[in-house]
Amino acid sequence: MELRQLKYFLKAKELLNFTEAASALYISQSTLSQQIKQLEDELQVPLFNRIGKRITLTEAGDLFSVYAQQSVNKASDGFELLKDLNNLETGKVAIGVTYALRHVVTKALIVFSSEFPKIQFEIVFGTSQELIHKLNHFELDVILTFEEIASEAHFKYRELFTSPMALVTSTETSFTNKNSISLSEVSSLPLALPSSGFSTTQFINKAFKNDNLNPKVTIEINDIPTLLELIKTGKWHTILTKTTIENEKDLHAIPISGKNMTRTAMLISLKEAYEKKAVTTFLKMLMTVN
Amino acid sequence: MELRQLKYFLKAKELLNFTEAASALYISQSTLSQQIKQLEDELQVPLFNRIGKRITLTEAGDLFSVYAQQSVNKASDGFELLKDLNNLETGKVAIGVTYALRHVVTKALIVFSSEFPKIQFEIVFGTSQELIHKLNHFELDVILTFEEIASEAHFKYRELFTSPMALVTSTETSFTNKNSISLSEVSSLPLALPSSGFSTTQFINKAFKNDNLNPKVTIEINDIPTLLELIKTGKWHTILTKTTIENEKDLHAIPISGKNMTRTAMLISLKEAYEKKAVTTFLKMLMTVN
DNA sequence: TTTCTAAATCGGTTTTATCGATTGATTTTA
DNA sequence: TAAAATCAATCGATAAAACCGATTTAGAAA
Repeated sequence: MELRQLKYFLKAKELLNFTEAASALYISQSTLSQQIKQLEDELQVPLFNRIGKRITLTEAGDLFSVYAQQSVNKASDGFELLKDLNNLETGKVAIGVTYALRHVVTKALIVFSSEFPKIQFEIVFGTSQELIHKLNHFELDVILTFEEIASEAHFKYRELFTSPMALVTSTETSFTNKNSISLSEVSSLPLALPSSGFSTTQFINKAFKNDNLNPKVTIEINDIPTLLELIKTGKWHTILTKTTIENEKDLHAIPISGKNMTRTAMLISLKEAYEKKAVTTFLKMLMTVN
Repeated sequence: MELRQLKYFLKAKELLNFTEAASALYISQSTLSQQIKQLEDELQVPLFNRIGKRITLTEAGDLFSVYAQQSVNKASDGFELLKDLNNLETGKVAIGVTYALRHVVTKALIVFSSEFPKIQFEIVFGTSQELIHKLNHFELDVILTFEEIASEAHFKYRELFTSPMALVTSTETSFTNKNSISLSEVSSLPLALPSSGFSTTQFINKAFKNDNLNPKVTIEINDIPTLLELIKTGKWHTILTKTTIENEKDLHAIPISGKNMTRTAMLISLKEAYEKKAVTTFLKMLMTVN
């Protein structure tokens, strides 16, 4: 049993397709096939069912994969730890961000990069769901999103700040002088909202439903910059957290009145994983900057 | 980085001598030297200091070893788990026992072996300290001893039963009719005790000191069967938990009066390690039999 | 039936883990 | 202080095994 074989196995488990897994691992299909077989021989139990030309995990494979993953993780955690000793001279930080919080990241990124220019960053935008999936698959070190309804035990949560839900309008509309606006007022306006995969949309739809309101949603769109373009025309309005349009010219945010009309920005990471020094430092910076 | 290399590294760390480590691993010294070097190259940091012909761990090596060990452990835990699926047909159980509790183990062992004859056992007798050291080095699955003063967070503790401290005498002495005996009475008798490494002795010495008693200890000995031989002559008495001499002919145990004159038998195992099914089953048996 | 697709297998090549022998450096012993 | 012993590093050679491309086998799809 070698880490190489465990990694091969985990990739095959993930894709449930030897040909694709082999290609993702940059090895030939025959090599993968042989290495899996060798692992199975050593463990004396099949890890995959070969039903025709399709493969599925066996119960043994399923149980074993947990330990295989942990073994691989521990080794790579140790590796990361040693990189850290090199005093933030090397290393890569992968951060997932929901679009609403991009300014939070960029602000911290600018400060951090000037102090530690050698650290590489990978910034992944996506919906909370997508990001959490990637976090669970060890593709991200940390994600930055608004609070989730369901909190999970293997996550570590850190609060960042709270931001009100707001009606976002062009600076040329008539409400720009208002300090706040009620949900029912909002529901009578022509709305363009992020599509239903976005947690902000889920959040606001729940609020509408609670108050028995039927908002006039004429557009759903899954790209925020495009959405903002539309809002700037003045023909539609949208609902976002106030932070989302920080630094956006030509747009104005009016907080929506009512309790529970705020959202809390959160850092979510894996509880058991080793947190690289570069990540720790970056997050500390992120929390002081914001 | 491969598990093979991590295992080599851990053995070298343990023995701090490449030649001996290589021999313990059944590989040549040159192979070990090369593999360690290769690992160091990959990690970009030396794991050992080479001071002359002597080696010591570097800070990096020390930090890394924790993760290396965990990686190796997780892989072997996964392996054990799969063996378990084979329905207790294979596997080895390593149990550490303090001498006082040997009857507890043998009783369960007899029942277990007749039901699962293919499971191998390794029974290690030793002092609590020795056994705990072995448990920490993954040489034992579980140990059976009396409660320790200091409980550690990475151990899992399960209580078995409570047994009184007792004066042990030959059946031919004059006290055999007594139901209990006080500590001061005991202190006036000629005593032969287990040597000070034994937790029972530490326990009873503390009790003597508390009561300002000066017992007449004429013999200290680190082998219980020999001690019992001496007691059978009738010339000395000793102090042990009552269970220790269960099944011993020609010996009689009189509980010592006073509160706190009992000890609790415990099962101690590592909290984070995977517990093999064979171990779980054996322990369950052990707890019902006693 | 034929075609297509994916895993398994086969034979050959490259890589690498391993060994024994030797070297170089340091500690121990005489 | 010189000689002997010890231990890690290095070298060259060999055996093991990881890997590849081509082919086979066997379901699935057309």
